[in-house]
Amino acid sequence: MRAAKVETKIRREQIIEKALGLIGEEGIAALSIAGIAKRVGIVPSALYRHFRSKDAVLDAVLAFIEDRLFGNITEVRAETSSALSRLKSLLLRHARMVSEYRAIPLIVFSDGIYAGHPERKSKISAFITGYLRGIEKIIEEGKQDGSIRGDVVASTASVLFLGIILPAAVLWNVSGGNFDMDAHVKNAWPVFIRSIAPDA
Amino acid sequence: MRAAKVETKIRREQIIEKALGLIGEEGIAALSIAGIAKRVGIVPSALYRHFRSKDAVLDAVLAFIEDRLFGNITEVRAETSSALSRLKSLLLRHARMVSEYRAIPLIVFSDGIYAGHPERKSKISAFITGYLRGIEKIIEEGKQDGSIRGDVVASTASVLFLGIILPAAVLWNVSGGNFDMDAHVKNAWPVFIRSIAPDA
DNA sequence: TATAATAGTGAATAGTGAATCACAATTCTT
DNA sequence: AAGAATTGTGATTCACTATTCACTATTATA
Repeated sequence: MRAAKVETKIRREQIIEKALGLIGEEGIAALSIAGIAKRVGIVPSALYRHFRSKDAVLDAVLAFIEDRLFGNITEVRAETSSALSRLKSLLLRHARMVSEYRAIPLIVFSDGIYAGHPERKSKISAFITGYLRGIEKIIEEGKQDGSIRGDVVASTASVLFLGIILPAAVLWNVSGGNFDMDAHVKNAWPVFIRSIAPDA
Repeated sequence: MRAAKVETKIRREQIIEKALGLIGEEGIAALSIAGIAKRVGIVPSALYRHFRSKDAVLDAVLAFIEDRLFGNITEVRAETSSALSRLKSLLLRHARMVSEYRAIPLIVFSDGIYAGHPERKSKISAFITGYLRGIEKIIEEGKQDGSIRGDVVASTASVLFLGIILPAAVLWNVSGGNFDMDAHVKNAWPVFIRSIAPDA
């Protein structure tokens, strides 16, 4: 049966979405044009009506992730004003994002994706460090208003902040979704707080 | 020129070593029989004298990583007796291991490796949780002797412990080795300590 | 409604990588 | 030193993947 004719704009979104799903379920190695096309419900060659190449699909996927990542920071800043509540909200969003898009940590880790693509590698590098800077900025603001200890090194603390979610993502990943990420985040948060909060 | 004849036992070690190097430098996607063989200095087909299949190579690589991981815990327990110094030593070893074998986080993260291999996936899952239990045990001992606060949840703290090294590994990875892992560990350690140490 | 533009299809092509095999060189055993 | 065992080699097969292309169906437009 012939697939319905759908405009490129929508097909592109579907392709990105399905590519993320495929990576999340079967790993980056399993990301093939045929695999994506099948999930979208079109024939492999039809995919080329919407993307010039597989690399173009990957670039679009990266852009999608970038948007999500920075979107979180923007939204969190708009949402609340205190440093600690911003960090907590960011943590929860990040946790939700990782469980929704299991593909994200896989992609970020996967050297395979940027082997032979230096631009892509530096792009990923740039948006991870950009994300970290966003966190650092929140931490600095907390130091200013006294909700975070003055001797906390923002760059170290931001990496540790990432450290709350990353190993949880690995466990969640490896256990096939059995690890309770929300519970971990809830338990880990006060522990993290203790390491950066002023003495009581 | 024909490669020298080397006994299987040694070739197997070389193959595992070179496979790790190849993954570390070019990603799991770049792991090919031809690629490994080239690094070892033999012809692709010769590799089959030493491993039945590519999957067999991967299993051996996993076993190698497992050994290293648990070896660290054993050695650390033998080395010192206090919980905190054991944890610190473990952290340093872990950091060294990750920078020596950049492949390790890539492999652990890569779903591609165990897609369609449930045994392999559960094996990885088992040795990560086993490693975490080793850390938890050290933490529990610290709680007993009072060097770690009684209200620290060992399972949460052990995941956070991993969180010191994991994001650092990502950054190191993505930056192409530019991130100073040792410095991060040195800075992060006292912050982590503060979150689990008794009140002064 | 005729025509142009858009999106989908199946077949064909070229490249790549894992695995096999018959054969050659080297090393071990006796 | 003869024969067996081990390891290395090159050619080849097989499956799979990205990509192209001529053609067809559908939708928009004039």
